[in-house]
Amino acid sequence: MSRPTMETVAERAGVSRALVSLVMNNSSKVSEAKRQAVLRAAEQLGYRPNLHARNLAQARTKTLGMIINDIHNPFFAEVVYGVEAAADDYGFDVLILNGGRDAERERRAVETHLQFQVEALILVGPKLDDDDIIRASAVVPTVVVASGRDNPGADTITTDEERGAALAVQHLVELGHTDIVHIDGAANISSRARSRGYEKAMRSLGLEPRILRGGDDEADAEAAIVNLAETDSMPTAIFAFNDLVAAGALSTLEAAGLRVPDDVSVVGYDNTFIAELNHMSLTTVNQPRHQMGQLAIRTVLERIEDDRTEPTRIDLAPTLSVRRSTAPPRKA
Amino acid sequence: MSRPTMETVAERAGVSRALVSLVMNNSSKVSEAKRQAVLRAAEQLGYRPNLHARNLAQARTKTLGMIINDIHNPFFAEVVYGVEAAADDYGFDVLILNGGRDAERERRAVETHLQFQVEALILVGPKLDDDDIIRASAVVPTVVVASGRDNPGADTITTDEERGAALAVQHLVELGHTDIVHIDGAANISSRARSRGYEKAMRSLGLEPRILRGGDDEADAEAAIVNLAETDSMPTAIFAFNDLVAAGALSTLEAAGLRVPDDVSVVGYDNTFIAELNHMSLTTVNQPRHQMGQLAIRTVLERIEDDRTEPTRIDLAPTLSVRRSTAPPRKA
DNA sequence: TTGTAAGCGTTATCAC
DNA sequence: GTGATAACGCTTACAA
Repeated sequence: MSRPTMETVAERAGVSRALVSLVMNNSSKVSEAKRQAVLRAAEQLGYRPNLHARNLAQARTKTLGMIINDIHNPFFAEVVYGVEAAADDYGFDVLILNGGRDAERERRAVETHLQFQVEALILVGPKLDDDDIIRASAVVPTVVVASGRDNPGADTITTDEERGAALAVQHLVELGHTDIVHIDGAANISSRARSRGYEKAMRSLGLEPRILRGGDDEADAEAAIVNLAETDSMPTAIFAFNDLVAAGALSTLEAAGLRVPDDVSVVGYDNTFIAELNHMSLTTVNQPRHQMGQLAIRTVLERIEDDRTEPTRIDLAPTLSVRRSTAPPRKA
Repeated sequence: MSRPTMETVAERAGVSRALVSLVMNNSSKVSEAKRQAVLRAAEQLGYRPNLHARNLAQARTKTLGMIINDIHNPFFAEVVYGVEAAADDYGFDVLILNGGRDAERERRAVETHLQFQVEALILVGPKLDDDDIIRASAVVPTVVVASGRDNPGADTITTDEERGAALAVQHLVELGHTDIVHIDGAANISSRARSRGYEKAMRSLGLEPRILRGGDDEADAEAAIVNLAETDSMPTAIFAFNDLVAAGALSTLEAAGLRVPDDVSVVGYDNTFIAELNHMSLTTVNQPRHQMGQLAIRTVLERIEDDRTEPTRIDLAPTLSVRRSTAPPRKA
C-alpha cells in the first residue's frame, strides 16, 4: 500500500540499497547492466525518491523559499518568472508561499520555509519590518526584491525609484507641462522614494510640487482627485503612485468630463499589464522585473556557493514606457 | 555553525531528546518545570524543528501541493486565497508551484510535489492531459479546480460554464440584442464549454450563432474583429471568451470608431479585476473563486481523513456581473 | 563496481 | 513523567 522505497527497488533489482542510490544520482561508477536493472525495477514499482529523506541525509536541500507579498499583484508575477528561470538553471527548486499583504502571515511563511530548511529566502515586496528581516537573514541568506529601502543584513535588488519618478516628471515637462500633481502611495513601502523623486525633480526644474495623499488602488485615486477638484485647481498632468491609481485617475477624470490626454495627462508606475491594455494605454515607469528575479537568484547563490558575507545592493535603472495617456497640454 | 537540533536543546535543558519532542508537540504529560526549561533552551538556541526529519518519522506531512496554471492570471489568485484560508483552518501547509502555462513544467511540478510527499494535489486550471491526471491521482488524492472537463480519477471543482455562457446570452437578449457574436478561446481548456453554452442558448432562443476563432488575449480579439469587419457584418453585441479578450474587443472597436456600449455591447468572462476597473467596466460572468478554493480543500480532506474513494464533482453556479459595457442596441 | 553500516533529526514504543 | 531505543528513507564513507 505504502509507496515503494529504495529498499523495495533494491530487492526487486537484486542489488543493495546503496547501489540504487548511486543509480538515482546517476553516478558513473555503476555497471550498465545493474543500472538498467535498477531503473527497470524503479519504473515498474513507480518508485519516487523521498525528498525528506534525501534532505535529511544530505547537508543541503537545493531548495529556495520565496515569499510573495501578494499573489494578486501582477507586478510580482514577472519577478517570479525571473526567479524560477534562474533557479532552474542552477538546479534549485523554488517553494512559493503567499504573504497575503499581511506581515504576520509573512512571518509565519518565513518560519515555514526555515523549517523546510530552504537554503535561501527570496522576499518579493515584503511587508516585514527590519527586525524580521534581520532575524531571517541571520539564519539563511536572504534577498529582498523590489523594496527600495535598505534591508539590514539582507541583499537588496531594486530599482532606483527616485530616478523612476524623475523620469515621469521629465517626460511631462518635455511635453510642456508645468502644473504636475503627484498622487502618492500613502503608507505603501515604495511611496516615500517615489514622492521624493517627484519632489526633487520638480524643484530642480523650478516647478512647484503638489502632492496628494493617495494609496494603492482605484478608490484612493478617486478620493484624491475629487478632493482636488473641490479645493484646488486641476493640473494639466498627474503622476500616480502606481498603475492602479493611474487607472482610477483615468476613470475619475473622464467621469468629470475631462479627456485624457487632451485635458489631463496621466502617468503610472510599474508597467503592469493594466498599463498595457490598449484601452488604458498608460504611460508608466517600467522596472525590469524579470531581470530583478534573475539577479535575486544570482545574489543568493553567491552567498550559498561562493560564501560571500557582505550585503549587496543592486539598483537597476527604471525606464519609461510611453503610451497614449500623455500628450502636450492643451495650450502650452 | 549548523542549526541546533533537538539533541542540542536536550543537552542545554538537561533532559533527554524524547522529552524535548514531547514539549515541542505540547504533550500534556510533561512537568511544568521541565517544559519551561526546554522552552527556554530552545528559545536561547534559536531552535527550529526540522520538517524533513519530522515528515520522515511520521507517516504524514500535513502538506498540500498546489499547482497554478499561471501565476500571472489574476483569476487564479482568488482561488489561491480560498485554498489557503481553508487549509489554514485544517492545519495544512500549502506549497505553491507555478505551472507557467506549460504542460511539461506542470508535469515536473507534480513530480516535485510528490517527492515532497504532499498529502494531496490541488491543480488550478491545469494544462495537464487526462493521462497525467490519472497518473497523479493514482498516487495521491487530486482535485482539479476551474477546469470544466471531466478529470478521470480526480475530484473536480468547477462552475457550469455552459450555464455561464447562457447567462451572458440571456442578458444580451433581454436588452434587445439578436445579433450576437462569440469570440471563442481557441485551444483554451474552457473554450469548448463556453462556446457550446453560447450556441445552445442562441439556438434555443431562435437566434443564429456566429462563432469567431479567438484566443486568450487582446491581440486575438483584435484579429477576430478586424476579420469580422472585413468579411462580415458587425453585430450589435459580442460575447468574448474571457475578460482579456473582451478588453481587446473594447479597444479594437473604439479604434474603429464604434462606441461601447452605444454601438456594440461587450461581455467578458471571469470577472477578473480588469473587468472591475472603472475605465473598462465590463459586464462579465463571475465564478465564485474563493469558494472554489475552499471546496477544493474540503474535497481532498474527505479523501485524506474520511477516506472517500469515489470521485466527486462539484459544479457551482456562475453569476453575471453587469457593468457598463452592455446596453440595449441602438435601435431595437 | 558493489555491499555494509553509520548517520541525518525527528517520532513513537517501550520500559522504568 | 522521563529516558532509551528503534524506526523513517536516504546518502556516504569505507570495505570488499
